[in-house]
This record gives sequence, C-alpha cells and structure tokens, in this order.
Amino acid sequence: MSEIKKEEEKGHNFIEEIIEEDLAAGKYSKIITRFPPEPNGYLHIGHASSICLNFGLTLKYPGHTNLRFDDTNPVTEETEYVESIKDDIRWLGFEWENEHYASDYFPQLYDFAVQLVKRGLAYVDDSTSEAIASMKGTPTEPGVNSPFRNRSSEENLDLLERMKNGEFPDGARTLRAKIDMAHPNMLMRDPILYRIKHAHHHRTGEAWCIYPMYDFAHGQSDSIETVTHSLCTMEFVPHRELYDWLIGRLEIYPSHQYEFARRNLNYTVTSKRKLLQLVNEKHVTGWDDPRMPTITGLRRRGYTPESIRDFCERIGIAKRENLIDVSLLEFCVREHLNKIAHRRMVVFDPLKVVVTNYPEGQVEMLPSEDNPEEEKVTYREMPFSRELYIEADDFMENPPKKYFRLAPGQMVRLKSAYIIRCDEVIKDESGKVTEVHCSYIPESRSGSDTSGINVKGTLHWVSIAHAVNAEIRLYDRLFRVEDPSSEEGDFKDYINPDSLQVVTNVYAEPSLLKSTFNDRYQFLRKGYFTLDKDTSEDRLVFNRTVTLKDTWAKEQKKS
RNA sequence: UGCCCGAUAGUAUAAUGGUAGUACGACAGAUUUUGGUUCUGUUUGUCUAGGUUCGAAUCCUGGUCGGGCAACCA
Repeated sequence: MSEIKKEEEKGHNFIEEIIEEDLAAGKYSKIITRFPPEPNGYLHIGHASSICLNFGLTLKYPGHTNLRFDDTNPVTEETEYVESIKDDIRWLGFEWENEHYASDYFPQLYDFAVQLVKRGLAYVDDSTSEAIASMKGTPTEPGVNSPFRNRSSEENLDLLERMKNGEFPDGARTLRAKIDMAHPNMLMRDPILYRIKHAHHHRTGEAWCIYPMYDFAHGQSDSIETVTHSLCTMEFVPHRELYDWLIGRLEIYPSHQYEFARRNLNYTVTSKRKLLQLVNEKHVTGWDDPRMPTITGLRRRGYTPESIRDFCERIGIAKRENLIDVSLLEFCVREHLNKIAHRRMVVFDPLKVVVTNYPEGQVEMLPSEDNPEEEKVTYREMPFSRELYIEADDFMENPPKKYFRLAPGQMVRLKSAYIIRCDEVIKDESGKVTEVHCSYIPESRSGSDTSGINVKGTLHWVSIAHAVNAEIRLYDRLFRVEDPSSEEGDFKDYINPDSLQVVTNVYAEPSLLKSTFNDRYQFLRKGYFTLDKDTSEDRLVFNRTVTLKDTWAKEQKKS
C-alpha cells in the first residue's frame, strides 16, 4: 500500500511515460531494451544509471533486457573488459535475457550493406580520410560530393567484396551511404558505413578485415533483436535521423531510439578516456582503486549494490545537463550500511587509559550489540581490562564549551562498559600527554547500571592486551574541484593530493580477526569500513567506505 | 554564423492548462550508552519579454544562457 503510494508520489520519468503510452496504445505487448557497452573500459557510476534504467524498465513493465557488446572496433576492445562488465552488471543485481555481440551480426550487417549498394544507396569511396573530412563541409557550410559518388552498383559491389576479401590496405577505401552532402545534419552527409581494419578482433579473430561503424551496427543490432526502446545518451540525438534512415531503407524491424542526459557526479570524472589515463599514469592503483567512480572501485570501497541502485533511482532520468552532488550517493550508502553494518570498535590514534581501581590481571567479557538497528539484536563480546586505548582526540586537558568527551575531572561512558572519571593526566618531559589515569564506577556497568550517573559522552575503546593491529585506508574525493573537466588546463592538475590516507597501525577489537570480504562494519563513531583484498595472513586491511555524519566536526569548524 | 537539444530552491527530480511538491544539502530543536540513527521544524525555485486563456512551470512567438554536431570512435 505504502509502496504504491510512494510510486505515485515519485511520478514517472519521460521514458516511462512513452512506454506507458505505447503499451496503452497496444503498440507493444512487451518491451525490449538493451544495455550496449563497448568492451573498451570498465563500467562506472554513470553506466550504473543506464543499467538501472534499462533493466529497471523491464522489471517494471512486461518484457526483457539484453546485454549487447558493441564490439565493432577491434583495435580498442578486449575480452578482459567483457568479463568485467558482466561481473559488474551481475553484482549490481541484474540479469540479462540474452547475451549478444554486435560482432555476431557481422555477416548479417554485411548483407545489409550489399542490399544498400545494390539499390544505389551506398557507394565505395577511394578518398583519403583527409579528403573525406574536407569534402564534408562544416556545420555552417554544405559539403561537396565525392568524385567516387556515382559509381555503378556493379562496380561498388565488386569493390565492396574486394574490401571484404582483404585486397586493400587499411584506410584505402570506405563504404558510404549515399544521402545528401548538403544535409543540415552533418551525420547525414554520406556517413561512412564500413572501414578497412586489418586487425585481430577479440571474438571473430581474423575473419573480417572490414568493420561496420557505430551507425551501421547499433540500430541494425537493435532491429535484429527487435528492441522496442533503444535508450542512449543525448549526444546521440543527431544520430537518430540516420538510425531511422537506415532502418527505413533496409525495411527491417523499426526499433526506436530515445535519448536521456548522462548523469554526472561532482568531484570526479566519468569519461573512459580520462579514467584510463588515471589508471595508465598511475594516479590510482587500478580500475578498482576505491577512489575510482567505477563499479568495481565502488565495490572494493564497500558500497553495496542496493545503495547504488537506490542512488540511481533517486537521481532519476531527464534530458537536461546535470552535475549530481556526491553527498546524495554518500547518503544512500550510509542509509543502507546503517541498517546492515555490524558495529565494531577500533582506535585509530591511541591514548592509553589506566583504570586505576580495576584489578590488575582481571578481564571481563562485556556484550556489545552488533547493530542496534536490527530487529533481533545480536551481540559479540568485548574484553575489558585495566589498561585501555581510547582515541587521542577523545581527551582534552583544556576542553572548550560543549565538549562531551574526557577531560580532567570529567566523566564519560565507555561504550558497553563502565563510566570512568579522569583523575590524573600523565605527561612526558615535553609536556605531551602520554596516558590518563581514571577510576571506574563499578555500579555503572552497561545493562545493569545502578549508579544513577548521567554522562553526555560515550567513547569507543579497546583493551590493549587484547587489541589486534590493522591497517586502514581513508579515502577522500579524487579531485579538488567539482567539475575537473570544465576547469582550465589538464583535468589531472586538479587531482586531490590527499585523496588517500593510510594509517598503518590501528588497534581493533579482537572480533575483527574473523572478518570476511563480504562483511560491512561500522567502526563506532568513525565510519563504515570493509575488508580490502590486500588483506593477508598477518595484516588486516580495511577500506573506509564513507565517514559517519559528524556534527561535532562541523561545530568545531565554525569556530 | 547553420542544424539539434535543454532551462523549476544550493543539487537532482515531480507537477501533463487549475494549491509549485519530494529527496539530498543547509539551519534550528527533541531523543540518544555512537556528537551516529530517529523525529520535528525552518530556509530557498518556475531564465526573460510578449501572446493565447477565466486561469500558464505547462501552449505559441521572440530573446538570453548552457550543451551537442565538422573521428575510417562509440
């Protein structure tokens, strides 16, 4: 009920409207969409939005979604990328009906080309790349006809076949559609359909030496798969005219293209070229560097598929330019992690606390809830003893107003343990605080507190003798500016030099020894963390997914 | 100076000729054994000028601003 209401409140995006109209008009009984990545890079958060759109639509309406690799350029495409893309889509939680490759359609596509040639709608051009460019005109001036434009279809047929048979070197000839060199849409000025590339293709090997261009592969592939709604980003708007022209002339299934604006996230880049540069020039450790906006990077960072899907749903789909605030992504992951992450205590920067009235050598196991948000709360046990570590910045000798933490004479609660009072501050020669001596209130034990004392602050802690060592990696935004691509000069000049901070030795409660790669944790008062793949037998490594909201830090910043 | 697309709070997105709403953010408060969570409240918007209409964010016209288009990339 509330689900339905939520749906109504949210309203439909313009693509859902089109689909509902089509369905209502009986144009289709089911819809078919496709997600068409080129296997030349890793998927990023922008692709996630497109994936959620395409797959989400056929979850909502009758129909299915295909995965189709747009592998028409053998020079840049690799099998490594095919596997990573499939992995990422599955991880996001979607299943494709059919797995297709544009390269599977090469024979069919060639046949389409022959048909066009036979009907005088395409011709083989011997012009060089430069000549074609110069004859193309400009956006404000019409182009001129190629001298090869009026060859007979017999000659064209012969040349096309010889192109296919490998008789000509790369770039020697192209097959072009015969449309209109004065067309106001530059894409309609006799677009190139096939080019010669003697290159190894990741799937077809050496079988072909001519490869179709995007415009001669995409629409036809949609048509072959009877895709009803072919969704792509706004830069393809001018291609639609050619998309429709080709489908019309070929008289094949009329798929339709609809365009939406690609989603942009601030403080990062999402162009494959730029991401590849970051990887190749070692500004990051790889495609799965937790600072990368790639799906694999977000995954390693500790983001959950649920939170990414939620984000994509919240940002919606429209046609205008956008730069989405990363704080929304962070909100989504916090919201999910708050529900599922187990609470653990880890001290990043230790300050020794001696509980002077706690018996030496005594250890008690205190239960602490894994997650207070859970319906059925479970507990793990934390060892408590005389010598503890607390966070260095949870103590101040001369605290400011509204400081709820430990200070001389003040009391705080140690989470799930006792209330302690700071009695004495121990310093070294330089005046640096090396440890604090406290006394605990025995009646204040968590769960059976009869002390009647109310304290404002609650601290996380670990027992020194029982703590385990770990490394943590703290991430910040990869760029210093909201939109690196729109800044003066090279986008790499705006990389945030402090995007990674490694703390090689933190003190973690012993239960963390049992961590596995699927676990999500909230390190109490610190943030959400997950085990990194660099973890080894003798070293635990945790990635910080996102910090907790910190209103105290905000308060301090003000003054 | 051609063709195409777009413009609603700081950000993103609804309102389909009839009360401009939601989320995030920001701000204030309540609750809290996480300065977390939760809850409450506040704040800020239809690019502009005309027109059509009883009534316009919505339809029409002009303008302004932003983006795309001259790869044998997708």
